[in-house]
Amino acid sequence: MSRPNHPAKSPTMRDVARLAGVSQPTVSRVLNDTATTVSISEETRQKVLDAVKALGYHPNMTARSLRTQKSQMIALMIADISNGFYHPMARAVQDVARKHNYDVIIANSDHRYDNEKHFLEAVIRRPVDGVIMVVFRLTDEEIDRFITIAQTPIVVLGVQIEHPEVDVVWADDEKATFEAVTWLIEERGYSQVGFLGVPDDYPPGPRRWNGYKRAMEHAGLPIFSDYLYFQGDFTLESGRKAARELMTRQDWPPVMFALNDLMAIGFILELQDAGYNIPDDIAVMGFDDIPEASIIRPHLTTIAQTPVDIGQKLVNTLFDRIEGNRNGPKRILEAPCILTPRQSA
Amino acid sequence: MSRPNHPAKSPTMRDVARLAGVSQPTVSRVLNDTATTVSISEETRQKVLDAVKALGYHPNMTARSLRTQKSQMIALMIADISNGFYHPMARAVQDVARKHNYDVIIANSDHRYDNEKHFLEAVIRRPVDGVIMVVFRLTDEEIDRFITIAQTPIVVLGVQIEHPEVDVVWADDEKATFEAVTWLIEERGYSQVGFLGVPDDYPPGPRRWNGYKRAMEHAGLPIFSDYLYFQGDFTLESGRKAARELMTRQDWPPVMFALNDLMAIGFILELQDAGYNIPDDIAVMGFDDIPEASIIRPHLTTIAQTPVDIGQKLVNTLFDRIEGNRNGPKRILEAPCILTPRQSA
DNA sequence: CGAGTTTATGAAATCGTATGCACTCAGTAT
DNA sequence: ATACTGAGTGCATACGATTTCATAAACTCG
Repeated sequence: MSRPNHPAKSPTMRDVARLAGVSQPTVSRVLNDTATTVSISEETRQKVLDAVKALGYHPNMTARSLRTQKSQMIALMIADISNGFYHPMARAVQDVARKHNYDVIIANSDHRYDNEKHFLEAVIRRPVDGVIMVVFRLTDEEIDRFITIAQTPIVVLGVQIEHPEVDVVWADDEKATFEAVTWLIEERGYSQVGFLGVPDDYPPGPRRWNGYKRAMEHAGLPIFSDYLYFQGDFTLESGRKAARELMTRQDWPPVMFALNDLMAIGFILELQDAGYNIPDDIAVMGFDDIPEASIIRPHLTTIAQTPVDIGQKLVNTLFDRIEGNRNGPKRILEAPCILTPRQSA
Repeated sequence: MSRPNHPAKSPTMRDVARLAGVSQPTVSRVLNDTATTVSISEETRQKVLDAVKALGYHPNMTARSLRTQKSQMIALMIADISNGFYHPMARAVQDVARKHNYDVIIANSDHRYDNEKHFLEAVIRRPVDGVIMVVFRLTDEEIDRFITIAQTPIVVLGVQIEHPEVDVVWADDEKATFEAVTWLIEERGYSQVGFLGVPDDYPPGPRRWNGYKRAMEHAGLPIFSDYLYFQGDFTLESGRKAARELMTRQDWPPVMFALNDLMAIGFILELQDAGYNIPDDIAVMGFDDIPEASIIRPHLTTIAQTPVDIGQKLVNTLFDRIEGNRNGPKRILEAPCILTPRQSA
């Protein structure tokens, strides 16, 4: 086992060089296979490799980063680590990053402005080679300030960011909402549709609300917003709260469209706890298709997003920039939304 | 908006120094409030701070890390980012780390040996100031090798690690399993209990199996292992597979104890899909109390762990070492397991 | 066989910060 | 007046790598 009395700091290139009887830059060249017009004799190469093995040498990334101005790290900010939507996405990002030999710093914003801000500052202090963010609150101006300081490629999930140097992945959730609500009315035959949304200053709020409104108008249905409209904050608990509010009301819409699955699930659970039946007393539709949507009974009718695909689009777009394969203008990638009928509506 | 033609690399201390008309070390001293017997005149201090603000200077963590041999980062490896058990834990770790001004690198092992190994190697290349791991496969020997190389404090979740320099947080899951199975028999009146486990080379496998076996012996029940024993790999899908296997059998135990919630949930879903009733046709109990346990119908009877508490114990123990508050011997912290009766058993 | 070319390597500078040491300049003691 | 403190700064160096430039040795060729 280990010998605590033997400090044994990590061997450096100098140590390797000494043991191999060569100079320190030579070690660097051997280890980096420096493509650019160098050449090393097979003999020295072997001596160096042997010394590396003998000492158990590992390169020090910090020193390398300082010299090369590359950190071999990317930073990922997601909105909510508890939201199942982000897990496959984060994993996809990590998998690709690992293939490129990059590490990933993950941060969590909880949809909060100060956390998003703090993330940018952290990333400025600790330069990373690229940034992926799920943005809810930051403005173009703040991102612009960041870009001029950090000089780092950024890719975001969130179409509201229009900065000309930020690549964007997005899903046409307004259209998807329009189609889903229309489908609820025309195919499922619901005569009215409630909407469980989030405040307007969260970008998906107005987008999905517009899709909903257009669908209602398209169907010739009136929008009695106080009767049909509920508001949450993306969390399961806020879905429960909306249900409690509903239960104080006389008139219920026959179906409720929730802006995301987590709120839809909270909404259903609270009503079930109170003895109501879904979808008979009120039907519910969600958005995202997180794993829990297939766990709850009745299984949740929802709009599936493709988080693995989204994650891959994000990270591949980022590495295109990092590795200089692309320098062109802003890139916009669209991910699909897939209507996924189950039993809850 | 930004001017792409103006490269504008980040200002350094030298730039600040030039603008303030002082030397670079002076800037360093002002910014670091070097506690150790220095003193700076109020006048210079102001000049420096003004220059910092004027230039928008941010310290370069890479350079600082190289100089101080501290990275201000810790690494966290969890076993499965999709497993809700780890989310509050990871968040607790992040929250505390942020308070200490540390960033967190998160990695995901998927319970796989090669991923755990890769994690250690990554951490050796990129020295971090501390490591938190949920260990399933690594041995004491490998961890020892790592410690001698990396010289970094480590805290693990997983009591099988006995290395004298590794702090451990654990839950007495063997005892909890014993008590839970005994409770199923004595309080709930089940005449037999099935066990849905994982292979023996995952440490919780034998521990919880032992708890189960002791409870059965204690109750005077025989263990027909082929009739009662099923095996999965922690995932929901493997729980479904176990259910499919069960359905090929003639005799069913009246209740199944699953080694974790995810498998319990998969098990229930598959049986429900086939038209069976839980808990009437077969009752199910899980372990962990992940959020989904309260989403599935019937709500899952389980053994709650305390992930926030566990996360805090892990990270606080780690920072005790990092900040030198503790140099003592191996520390072992126990987290509670709480029997949580619901409707599934 | 000497000049030019290639091959293999080392010396030195550099990345941005922290820190031990030496120095200056008041102020005080002798 | 001389020496002695101590506060306030600057100089020089180190952290561990990469990279540019220079050079010694070996080789090519007319």
